[in-house]
Amino acid sequence: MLRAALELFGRDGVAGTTLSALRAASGVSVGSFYHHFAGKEQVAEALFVECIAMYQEAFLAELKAHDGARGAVSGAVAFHVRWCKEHPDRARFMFTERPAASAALDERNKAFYREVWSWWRVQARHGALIGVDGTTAFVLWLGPAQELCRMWLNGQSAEPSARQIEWLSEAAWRSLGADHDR
Amino acid sequence: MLRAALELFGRDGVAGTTLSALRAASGVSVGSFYHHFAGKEQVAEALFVECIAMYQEAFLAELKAHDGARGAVSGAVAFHVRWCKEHPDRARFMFTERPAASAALDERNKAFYREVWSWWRVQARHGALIGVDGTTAFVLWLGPAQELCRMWLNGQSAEPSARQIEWLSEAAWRSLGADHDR
DNA sequence: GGGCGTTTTGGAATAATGTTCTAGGTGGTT
DNA sequence: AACCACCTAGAACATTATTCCAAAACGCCC
Repeated sequence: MLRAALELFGRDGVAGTTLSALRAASGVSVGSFYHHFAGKEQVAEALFVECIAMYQEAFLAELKAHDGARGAVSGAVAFHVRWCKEHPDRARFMFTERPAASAALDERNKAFYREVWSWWRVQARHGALIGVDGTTAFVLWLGPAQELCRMWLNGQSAEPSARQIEWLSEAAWRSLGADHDR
Repeated sequence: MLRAALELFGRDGVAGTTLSALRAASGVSVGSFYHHFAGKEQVAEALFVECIAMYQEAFLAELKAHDGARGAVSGAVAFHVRWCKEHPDRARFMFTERPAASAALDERNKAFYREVWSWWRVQARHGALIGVDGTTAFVLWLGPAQELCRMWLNGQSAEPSARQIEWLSEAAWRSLGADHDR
């Protein structure tokens, strides 16, 4: 059910997929559907939380797999694109839908940002990364990769190539690393 | 009418605004509405074209206002954020909605990209900008600014500050400019 | 100003879609 | 077998988009 919903939501958007389509794709009756979910929106919300949890967990693992700031910064960029390639349905869904405000989601996001940000501050204190606010750091770090994936998933550009990922990784380090002259 | 639609579409999304809301906000009757537009979606499409035309025109003007590559690259980043601040409804609408494929839109986009890209190639041939494909250049150039604006318009971060814009402008130049050692 | 064709408006009728409700079925427990 | 909690099915209902036609407004010619 959730699997079918993911594909439909990714292709047509939450608003664009009818309940009939959902039911046809997953073979559940109206009553059954409403027994398990409060409605279409709630399915979308559950899916959203699931996707973002999956992404954030993998992101943190990637971060911890590197011990130098340079490797982590570049690695995270490559990771972001890789994750989108491996889970295109989830990525398309996450980038397209604007989730309704949800306490569970806020909680999760806050915990994620806290963890990433504390890592960042340690690196910055060591003189490996520049000291900027979290938002600026985030958009410089993953903004280009995010935009590249978005364009690809929207059909506006080709699938990101290894060479492009290299460019983006290097650029991120050039923007965020503090250990070269400036 | 289009003005009211813009605000509602920006706030609630196209799918989230009912026709009644649209009619209440603009004071037109059902028949009148369907006489002028083929439906809700078509209003969205018309709005989308209008917004993107406005943006692209202003972007090209900004580009031509600089004669050095450095000023143009940095200026465009600042311009992007400035434009979003000046037209938050339009920006929110453009960043949120996935427009249906439209020949008019494709035509316009192609012309825009052609123009920007030809400017880019001239600068690259002069040795002022790096030689990369258009997509990579675009995401490195405006990806961070775009992501920053998106976060702000989605209420996930504060309004972009002058300091943030400076950071992004500098980073864009550091990524794209070719006249410093590398 | 008065007819007359065209454009525009208004709102009832219709269609599509999301949600609720109720009657029943299923499987496990005693 | 009787009971009970959970689940399924689909008809009934509510909301919303769209169609349709009659009437009003408009522009134009005489």
